[in-house]
Amino acid sequence: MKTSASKNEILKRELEQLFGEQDANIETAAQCLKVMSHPARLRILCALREGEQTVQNLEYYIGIKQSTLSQHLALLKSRGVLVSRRETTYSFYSFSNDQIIQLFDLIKEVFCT
Amino acid sequence: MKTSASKNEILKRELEQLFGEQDANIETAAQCLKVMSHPARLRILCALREGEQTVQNLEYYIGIKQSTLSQHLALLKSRGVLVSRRETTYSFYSFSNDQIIQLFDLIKEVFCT
DNA sequence: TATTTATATTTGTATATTACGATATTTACT
DNA sequence: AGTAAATATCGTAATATACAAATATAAATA
Repeated sequence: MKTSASKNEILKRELEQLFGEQDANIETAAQCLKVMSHPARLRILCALREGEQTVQNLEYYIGIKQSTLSQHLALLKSRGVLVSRRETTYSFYSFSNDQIIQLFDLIKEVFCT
Repeated sequence: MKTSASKNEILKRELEQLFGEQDANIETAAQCLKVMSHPARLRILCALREGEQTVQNLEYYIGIKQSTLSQHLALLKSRGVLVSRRETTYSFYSFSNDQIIQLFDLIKEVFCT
């Protein structure tokens, strides 16, 4: 037995509206969330919440090896979560946009309060 | 060279406040987010946004094998994203709480608009 | 009790992620 | 040019995850 066919049809249409023609959005969201879903990377985001930081500062705060940190940062950057700028030999990383900050803030609110 | 030591100390203290004594929160958040960070699981959440659904309806909407779907649902449940109830032979899955719904809505807003 | 339906679990296998040492690159400074 | 400092990339071993077939469980009904 299934729930009423008409109701199913309605939901199915709603779902198609949501992601049927927007599969790309789902993929993007999944990739972006996945890259945020790692303890070390969440710590990076915490550390960047008040503004940009250099890699070596992040290394100091977060306490992981430089090469590992650099890979995490590259990942976050490749998925559009962070951006970076070079200043002499330093790389400064920061959030890429306000929406991501908003998302991070809500995550913090949900899990850290 | 590092940025000024005093500023570092301030940030370090802030970070300790954020997760130094709250490592568990970071872990919880990472696990919960990770479990949401999968295309099929995001589709499940889309389908459940307006209310509970049975497994077979989800299977129909999302178009994956029953055993795979059941595993995704079990994961989402184990991390506190979903809850389920049995009614005769049917299992109805739904969001576990309003905060998760709020988080999902923001995700949808950020990535689907 | 035997069968059917809905869902859950187990198992095997393929693929992806992770951390880290080693190495490369970039830029500043001598 | 040569060296040092900061960061990035590569190679690899350990671990985790995804998927689906096969099997198990739970509940309804013949």
